[in-house]
Amino acid sequence: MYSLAEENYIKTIFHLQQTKKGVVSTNAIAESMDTKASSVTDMVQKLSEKKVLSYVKYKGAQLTEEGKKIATRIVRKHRLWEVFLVDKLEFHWDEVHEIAEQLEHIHSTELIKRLDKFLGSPAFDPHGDPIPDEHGNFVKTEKKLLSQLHKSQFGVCVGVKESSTEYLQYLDKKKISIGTKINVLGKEFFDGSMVIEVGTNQFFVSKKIADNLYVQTV
Amino acid sequence: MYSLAEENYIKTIFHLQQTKKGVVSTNAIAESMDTKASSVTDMVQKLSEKKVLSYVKYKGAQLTEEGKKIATRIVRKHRLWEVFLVDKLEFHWDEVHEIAEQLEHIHSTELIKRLDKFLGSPAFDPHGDPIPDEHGNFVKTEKKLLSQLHKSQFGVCVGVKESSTEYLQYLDKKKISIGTKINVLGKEFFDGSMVIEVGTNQFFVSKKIADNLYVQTV
DNA sequence: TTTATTTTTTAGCTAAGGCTAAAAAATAAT
DNA sequence: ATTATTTTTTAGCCTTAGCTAAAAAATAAA
Repeated sequence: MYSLAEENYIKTIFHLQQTKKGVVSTNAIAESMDTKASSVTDMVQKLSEKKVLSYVKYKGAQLTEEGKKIATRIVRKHRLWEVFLVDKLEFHWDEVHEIAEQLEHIHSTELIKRLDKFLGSPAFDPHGDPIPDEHGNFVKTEKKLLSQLHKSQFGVCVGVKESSTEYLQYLDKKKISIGTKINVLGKEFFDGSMVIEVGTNQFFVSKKIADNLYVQTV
Repeated sequence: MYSLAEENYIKTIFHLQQTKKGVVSTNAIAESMDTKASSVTDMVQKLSEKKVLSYVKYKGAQLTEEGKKIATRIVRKHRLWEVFLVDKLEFHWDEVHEIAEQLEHIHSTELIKRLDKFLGSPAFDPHGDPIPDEHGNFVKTEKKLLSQLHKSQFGVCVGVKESSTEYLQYLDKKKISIGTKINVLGKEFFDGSMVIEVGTNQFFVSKKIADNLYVQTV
């Protein structure tokens, strides 16, 4: 069993090595966890002895297979709880992170098994991030611009590139926000414009609009 | 905000002063929490400074109004989560304590408000214990023998006095277990026998049977 | 290649929350 | 009313997980 602090380090390192690819630096961890580099060194050395990660002095840390397994379980719990909070308790997607941050540390495999079943074994959380299955497998997603999608692909809105009031008001009007699923029904080669589906609505978007919306794809 | 350790002390003292009535001794707390008396002294002194309880050296501790408020909130959370686990995730009543013990420390008033609504604002947990409302009010229950109930009263099974295999098998056959609600439909003065309702079943029980079943009443 | 800068580690300190052993107070027994 | 026993507290120590300040290694600049 790992302590709260240990679990948080493992989770952070896991997320950092997704993006930074490979070995994670002490400073990167410290910044991400809002703590001091010296504290990170201590913990990373401890986790290295526990075989959760491999660590080379002055070089950085990298999770072992065991470490990745632990991290994946935490991510699974976090995202399942987020689904619960949004789907069942009707929280808005942007209110759930802090609570899920606490819930992800509840220890009980049976609880998660049942929660998953209760929620209908969802594959994605309310932010469009994939939920690992009980064996730790999950679809790799990629963040792209809506304009990069092809016909009959779909993505989940995860952010905007441009954030002018006008653009955000447009998205609001079209009921597009973080977590919204967007289907590409058609794409015009000539000008890059698209016909998309949001909920039950189908409409046209210009390349300028599609160029400023980040979506997550499977 | 109180730490995990502090919350557990407050909760334990709250439960002890329900039964032991009044001031709670250092040893009683230590025994109940499976820790040492010296550790209890330290914590109780700290909580006394925080005005959560009043404490007189060598005499014992007693929660203040503030302390009781905190304890009640924890109890409310614990019992609501138990309802969730049993009603929604289909856990059996005797599997939920340990998990609820963890869930009761999640901090978010909004979460509890919504969880309560989601569960239909239950008044009792799966063990028949009353759930405090958001203001901390809850019905005082009393543990009685089934035989002490009158016609048209009801109780929730909380235990047995006699625990022979024969008796337990009888209860099993009649689908009576901890948490089962029992309505008294009629009572015979002559021999103390009763007609009771369990779920949709109605049947006769002798005084001997009613004398050995503990029920919780409002 | 030597110097400057940045990153990382080490050493030593702090607070929370536990423990043991010894001292002090309260209670029970003679 | 003393003595014996039990209960509670104090004193001092341990572990976890953080911190600061200084030292050491790695990297960048001159």
